[in-house]
Amino acid sequence: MGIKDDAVEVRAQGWRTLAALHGLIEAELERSLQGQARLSVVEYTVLDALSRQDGWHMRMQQLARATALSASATTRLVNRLEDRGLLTRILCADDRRGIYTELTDSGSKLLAEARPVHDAALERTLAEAQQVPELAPLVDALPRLHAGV
Amino acid sequence: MGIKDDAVEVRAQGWRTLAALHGLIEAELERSLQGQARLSVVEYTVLDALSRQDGWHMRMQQLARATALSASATTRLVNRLEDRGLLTRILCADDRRGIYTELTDSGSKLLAEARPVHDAALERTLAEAQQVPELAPLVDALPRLHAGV
DNA sequence: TATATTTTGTTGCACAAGCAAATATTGCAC
DNA sequence: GTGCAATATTTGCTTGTGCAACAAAATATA
Repeated sequence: MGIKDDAVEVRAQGWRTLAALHGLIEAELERSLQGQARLSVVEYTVLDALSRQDGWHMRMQQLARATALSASATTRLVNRLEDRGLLTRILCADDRRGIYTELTDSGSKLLAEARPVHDAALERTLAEAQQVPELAPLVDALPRLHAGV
Repeated sequence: MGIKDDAVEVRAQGWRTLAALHGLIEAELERSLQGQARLSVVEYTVLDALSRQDGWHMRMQQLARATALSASATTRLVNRLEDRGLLTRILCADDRRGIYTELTDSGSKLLAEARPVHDAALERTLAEAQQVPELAPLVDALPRLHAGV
């Protein structure tokens, strides 16, 4: 067992911690958002990403990257949200393959309701995770990543 | 916009970073493990968790927690691995509701083959993520969490 | 112009996930 | 001991996901 093997083990451990915290947060967000806004976490992510976009447009592929989802999953996700009237598809004028999505008023409104739920759940879960010894160091490190913002 | 609102935004940003890195790593692990060992990430997680367990047993619920999966998903996951002969169910003598799972020789062998694939994919993806400005700080923070181990 | 190649988004299909209900076992109250 | 709540695991059902195959539009090549 040398230095090299240690690095492998440290990475694996870091990844397990990351995955554990991610699972915990996602599960709690899912419960809260589903219960209080009828939104899944990815659905919230889409609305949030759209709202933080300058012109309020995004193309399907950008959305796929923002949600870490496959192209096909993104198509169906946008279908669901469109069926609920939360966003609309807009054909791209210059590139007719491209499809923009844009929040509707109804979508912005739902997002405005959901955001506090999301933020509260996040705060609550992080506080809870801080009580778990294996997770605490990562929880503490998170806010320092973007402290300047 | 006061200090409080900043904290909310910092948390949200931290969560987005965490989710993005998680998604990246999981996708790459999935590809590598699926391609070279016919294992999904959760399947690998189960085998790995069992191998790092003292007596090489775990109960279903422990497994569910280790994988961040529901009880039902865990049942079916264990079914799949049992059907492939990678682990066995063992009835718990003292608590007959409980069911232990234990790696078979075949399971340990596959894990031994898969582990280098997993570790290499993890190293590769972290190096890649370090090139992405938003992800780099988190990548750097990870090994420091368990530096002493 | 014609045509091959690449990019973008959608669909068919198979599979894994969660929720709720069912089943089995334990521990506790009386 | 009998009844009853709590715990552990499994099953039925519905839904969301990825992969591969596809269609349409843009771009490159000749």
